[in-house]
Amino acid sequence: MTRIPAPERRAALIEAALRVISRNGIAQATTRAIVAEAGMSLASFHYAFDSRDELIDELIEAVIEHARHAIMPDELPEGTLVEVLEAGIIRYFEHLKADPEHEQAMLELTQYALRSPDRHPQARAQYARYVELAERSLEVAAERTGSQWTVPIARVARVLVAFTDGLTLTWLVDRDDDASLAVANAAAVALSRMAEPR
Amino acid sequence: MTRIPAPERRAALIEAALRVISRNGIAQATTRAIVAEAGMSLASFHYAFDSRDELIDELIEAVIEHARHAIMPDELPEGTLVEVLEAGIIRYFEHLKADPEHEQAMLELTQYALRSPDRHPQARAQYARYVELAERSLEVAAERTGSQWTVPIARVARVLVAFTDGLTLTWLVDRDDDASLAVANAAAVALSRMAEPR
DNA sequence: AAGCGACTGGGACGGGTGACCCAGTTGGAA
DNA sequence: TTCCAACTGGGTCACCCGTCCCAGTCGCTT
Repeated sequence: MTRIPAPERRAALIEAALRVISRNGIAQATTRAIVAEAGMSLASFHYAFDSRDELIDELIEAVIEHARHAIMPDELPEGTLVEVLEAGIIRYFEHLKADPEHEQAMLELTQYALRSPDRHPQARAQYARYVELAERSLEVAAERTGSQWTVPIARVARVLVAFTDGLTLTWLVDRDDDASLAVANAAAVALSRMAEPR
Repeated sequence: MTRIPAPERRAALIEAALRVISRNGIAQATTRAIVAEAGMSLASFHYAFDSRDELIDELIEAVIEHARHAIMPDELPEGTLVEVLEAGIIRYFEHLKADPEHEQAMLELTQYALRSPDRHPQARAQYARYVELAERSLEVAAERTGSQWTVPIARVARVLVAFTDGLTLTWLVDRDDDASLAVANAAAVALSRMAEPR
């Protein structure tokens, strides 16, 4: 095995851990499985990290950092607010379909964090980040369609996150594309009611 | 320890397992933890069940069987369709707040089932049950408010399940009651758009 | 070119897991 | 009242887990 400085190894291990969790679930993300995925020995793991817990902590921080691509596209389609919102949600849905295991991993990570008091703040931070991204997209959507939000945008964003979460969870279970498109449309309709023409 | 026939023991163990999962998460639901919760010995466990897997299987079946109380109340408030829908979702939300750990356990069970091909059908069945319950409530709501669904009711129900799931997941993370009420309202508005006066 | 510190591999440890076994005990049918 | 099958307790198994240790090796700096 070639020699790799510890910081790079940490990054490589975090990536490997994420791959393992995506493929097999967090329960299977043992130090041995992670190390095998990264092609390292156990000693390298404990040289880079004090403990598995520390790896998981950093993993969550990392996924918060480069969280899912903004829920809305950069280049927005033309149209009414509802249409733009729906297009944005559908774009997220396409992203979900392209890599379902990743979103499933995110969900598991959240549930995992929720189970220990020490990590609960991390779950909150993860969702705060989602809301922040949603907020930014909603701002753009309103601006482009000549609308303005009549409800605090943070609140609108929080609702959007709830809707996309529900879309994700239910789709992961039944993989019903049509139903999810209906959810996307209904969500867009609901959100558009929180804005008015400017 | 008093003697208990195997079928009763199975039931007692399933209940104990659900309590353990609610309290500590599915990862902590080891045979020993379950047995301790039920006040039994390990031998009694393996007398009643062939394996831990079998217990989990039956546990999921059991929760599907007596799934969460209908999402909507039996006695509906007076009002428009939107109001009735919103009241129903809020009722579910109250139920969630009263026993968050139970809903968290349900979520974990779903995620768990999703991770093994053998159990995926169980997750589907769980959600099919949710949709069925939602459907029944939506029927009543439309009838009482003199409305009729313009979209197949199964589809409306599926959207409702997605919305309540999103509400649940996000609330479990940030425990923001006001935000969840906003979600409930937005969901009710969106759903009401799928019906017309009769 | 020498030497030191960063890094590696392999093996080992204690602890927890699911499963199992078997010698006992007890309730209820005969 | 007898006795057998249903049930129990406790001990044990092999396995996997996270962690640790230590003897070796490689690359940088001087």
